Amino acid sequence: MAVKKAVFREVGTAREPAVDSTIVNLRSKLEIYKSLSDGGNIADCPVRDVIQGLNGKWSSLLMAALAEQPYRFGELRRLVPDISQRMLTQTLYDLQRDGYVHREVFPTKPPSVEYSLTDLGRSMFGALHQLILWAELNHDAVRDARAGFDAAQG
Amino acid sequence: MAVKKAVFREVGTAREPAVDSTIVNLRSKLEIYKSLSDGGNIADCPVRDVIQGLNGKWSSLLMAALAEQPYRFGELRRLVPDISQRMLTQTLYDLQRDGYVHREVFPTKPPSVEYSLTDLGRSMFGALHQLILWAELNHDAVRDARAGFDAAQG
DNA sequence: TAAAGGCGGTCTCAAAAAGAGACCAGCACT
DNA sequence: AGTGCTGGTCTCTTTTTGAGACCGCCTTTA
Repeated sequence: MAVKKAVFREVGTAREPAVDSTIVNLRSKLEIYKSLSDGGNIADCPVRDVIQGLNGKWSSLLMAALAEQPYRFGELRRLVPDISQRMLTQTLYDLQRDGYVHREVFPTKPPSVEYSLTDLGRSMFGALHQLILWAELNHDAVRDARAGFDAAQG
Repeated sequence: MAVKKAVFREVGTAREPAVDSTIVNLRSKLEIYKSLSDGGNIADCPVRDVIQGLNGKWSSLLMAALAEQPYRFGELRRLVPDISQRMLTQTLYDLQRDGYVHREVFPTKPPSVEYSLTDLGRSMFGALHQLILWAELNHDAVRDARAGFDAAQG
């Protein structure tokens, strides 16, 4: 019996003309938005359906942590000290439901629970990581923009 | 007088060993998280401070639209038909404050307002776009994961 | 032997954020 | 004189988030 392999694809692994396909993708996306106003199903927009799930306050942070190594519930809690237990539970549940995170219970006493990234999660984090790197490199630029804006308009 | 040039940097334009720097970045990031529990300033974490601003329900969608071309307020409203006027105003305000979006009022009658990406916004969208592309390519995989999860656990 | 603490959560209640929809001034067109 | 378009603001309700108490079970400490 053949092993069921992952079917998701990586971004940017194939060598294609990036700029051209970018423009095409954007145009088709916006046509989808427009068609939605005529009664289409809004959940067919990947930006909403997929990225929405990563929009939570804690999702990116937990993905970044789990991308480094698997962690247990309490370890994550200590790693991100200002998350409430409630939101940690819920965020991990959502990430698990979307297929990014694997949850495994070990029959120790008391039982311990380990969270780790799935292949899909690692694939997604490859893209998310670009954004995280950008945030680190341009943190100051964003802060300057905010300061300038606040100074100008109060 | 020299023209003041943008100082932000692009991700991935320089040729560096991607995997190694990735691991280093992740480790240092997690050490920052840990040090925050000892009284550090939590806003120094770029993942929180920068990506938080993009976490809104509508930010990614509006960035994608404005990456294609500048749009006016009413045009954006029609493009994203289920956004409320209130959230459109507020999200554009936030994006403008963070330096991604430029707002320009034209003295027509009635006055019209055009929103466009700044250089910083285009730079950031370069990274965000990776995530959007991933979402498009892997939309089905995520949907399958959700369906399987819901079927298993109700 | 009793008390305290780690484990991974759930439950309740208050605060913050988002959504729905009315309303606004100014001008053009009919 | 009425309607519509411009880009919003204001209020009210619903949803989401946050703070923190509580839970049973087990181990360690005093």
